[in-house]
Amino acid sequence: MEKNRDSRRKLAGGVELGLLPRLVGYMLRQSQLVIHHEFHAAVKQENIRAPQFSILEIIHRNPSIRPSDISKSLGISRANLVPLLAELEAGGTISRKTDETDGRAQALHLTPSGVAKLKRLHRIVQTVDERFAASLGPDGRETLLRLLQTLLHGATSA
Amino acid sequence: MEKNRDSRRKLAGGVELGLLPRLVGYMLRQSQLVIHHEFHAAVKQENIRAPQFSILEIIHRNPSIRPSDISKSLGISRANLVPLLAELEAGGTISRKTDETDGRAQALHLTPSGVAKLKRLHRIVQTVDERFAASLGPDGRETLLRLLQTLLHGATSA
DNA sequence: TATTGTTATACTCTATAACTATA
DNA sequence: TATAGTTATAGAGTATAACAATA
Repeated sequence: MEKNRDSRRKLAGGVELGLLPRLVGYMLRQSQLVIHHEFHAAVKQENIRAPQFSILEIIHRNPSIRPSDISKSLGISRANLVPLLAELEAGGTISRKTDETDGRAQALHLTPSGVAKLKRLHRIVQTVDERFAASLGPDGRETLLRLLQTLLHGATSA
Repeated sequence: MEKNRDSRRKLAGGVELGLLPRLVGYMLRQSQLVIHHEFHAAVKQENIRAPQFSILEIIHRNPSIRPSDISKSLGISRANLVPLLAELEAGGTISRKTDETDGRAQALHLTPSGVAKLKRLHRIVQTVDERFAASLGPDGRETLLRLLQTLLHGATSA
């Protein structure tokens, strides 16, 4: 605990960051930015971005899922989901049809092209994620995921 | 029908998230969103947001720092820093003057009002951060911060 | 020539409110 | 009335390119 006090966390430029490196929020933000940057560059060849990838993954694992349920699962508002789904449909990766039992809802599915694309994305994404996980050591990744999950679940019940 | 929930990673709505909860990038993003939401609500009364707070903290710890060095430290481009600094200056929390030795550069300082505001922000921010840290257990916070720092600066000795 | 601060611009994600059509 | 999908809009973060003043 003593090391926290006297360690002057400076960046390459010799700038003192003060309280920031001690804040979970700041460190989460910086880490997320770095990984997102790598992710974005890696999947650019597939012409997709992070939110769209998570949507594809959800649809793949939950065939006939409705946009409303995707919204709740990923924390993307229904309104903001609309252009994302439209983009995926226009790209031929997902299909929409009206739910048989509820005329208001839509049933979403991956197209064969979408399944193939998701499979390619899995390889790319796991490669990126493994590269970061490797720097954390074997239990580091599991420990980090466990802590983040705790953070997520503990916060939502407030 | 009610299968073991633990083997399958489902959210409250019964949606299968598949690979996502195993991805460091996804979990970082979700966690960061939750904390940022809390942070945003907590500091709204001070009429400030996360990037502006980190800028105030940097200036406070590095009097006479130049915008260019803030840019490098926080990963905010010089161009995007301009409106943020203008907003802080307009709010009376920072002051700018031309660097004495370099006519191109500016020397940034907190105003007395800015120092007082930062002090109030410290209390608010730490309260929010402590609330999340508490859910992680005694060593959880330190472990998390260490892992994130490792992620940021590549592999250093644990 | 290179750097600092700046302007302008575009894109993405996020956050609300209100509308339609269905239930 | 309540919900699902949609439209519209505004805000904020991010990313480039280009410019004037200065080094």
